[in-house]
Amino acid sequence: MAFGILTKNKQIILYGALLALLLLLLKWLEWHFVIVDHAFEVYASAIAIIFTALGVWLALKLVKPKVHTVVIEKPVFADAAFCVNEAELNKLRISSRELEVLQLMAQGLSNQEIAERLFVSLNTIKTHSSNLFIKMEVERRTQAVEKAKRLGLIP
Amino acid sequence: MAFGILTKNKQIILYGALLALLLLLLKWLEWHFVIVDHAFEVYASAIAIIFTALGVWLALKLVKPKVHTVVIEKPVFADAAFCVNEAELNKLRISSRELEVLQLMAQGLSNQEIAERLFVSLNTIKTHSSNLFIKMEVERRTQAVEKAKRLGLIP
DNA sequence: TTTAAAATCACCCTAAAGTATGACCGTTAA
DNA sequence: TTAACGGTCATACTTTAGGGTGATTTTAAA
Repeated sequence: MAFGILTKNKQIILYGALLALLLLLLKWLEWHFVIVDHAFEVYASAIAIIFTALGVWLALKLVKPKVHTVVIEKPVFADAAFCVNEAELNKLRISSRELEVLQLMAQGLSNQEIAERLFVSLNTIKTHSSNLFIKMEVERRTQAVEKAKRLGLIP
Repeated sequence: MAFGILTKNKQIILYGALLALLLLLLKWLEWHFVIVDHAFEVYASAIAIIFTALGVWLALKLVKPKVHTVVIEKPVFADAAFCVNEAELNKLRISSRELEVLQLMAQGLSNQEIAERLFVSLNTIKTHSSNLFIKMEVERRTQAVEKAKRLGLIP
């Protein structure tokens, strides 16, 4: 808890410490130059320089950089920026392997070809596709592909 | 010419004048508080405050405004109104009835459903789809649909 | 560590898809 | 008129897809 406060107000504490250091420096200058001729002028100059620097630093630090927003209307073709509809995928509880099969289905591959492509047996692909159809509430692969494209599951 | 120099160094002259004014103010403060207790501290504080302000002002005035240009690409949907690729249709010699079957295929309908939709027999649809596959040089309906979409035969 | 889900595979069976061939009819252009 | 084509339909057959069930293994989460 104590550390939390420390880290949270780290900047404020740091600035406070710096200010204290500055005052100490001024005091040292005061002592050092008190017996010297024109000590006052030197001291005033030191204050002026230091605080000018402080002002500059403060300004640079605190002023927000002006953000100039330029809006460029870029014609984007609807299918150019396809992004998977993750929400729908999770909603339908479609696994990554099932999605792979679905993508290959959409390319027109047969179950046998998909099996060869994924280095698994034909039966495995049949199981995947069956589960896919149940999850997507369709009866045929063509329906699955059509629905998948409509829902943004595949490009 | 003289005016040219004046206008050119206007800012520097202005700042110099302001600085002189500031020094005058300080001198006045010096005179005013010289007989007062803690005059030195008051004077130093005044210097600190004024020069801090000067520093801030200087920084704000002289530092180039950082124009952080943010480019936002606004997607403008060039919702490419689908238009049938007549050329490809003619090239592949696909008849109107075959195109109808192809469109219904793309919607995920089975041959039986297509037959019912078009009020013809299942065998007729089988013939149409077979001819379609030959003309399109594919083996399966899923391939036909994929290729048809790619060629712009169907939306 | 236990549990649940994912991934894998097999077997059996039915339904659908696809191939091949042949036939009939109407339209249309040479 | 006839050849070509599109559309229709049928039969027979092969291949692929899909449903149902059960099992094992791996992986990830509780």
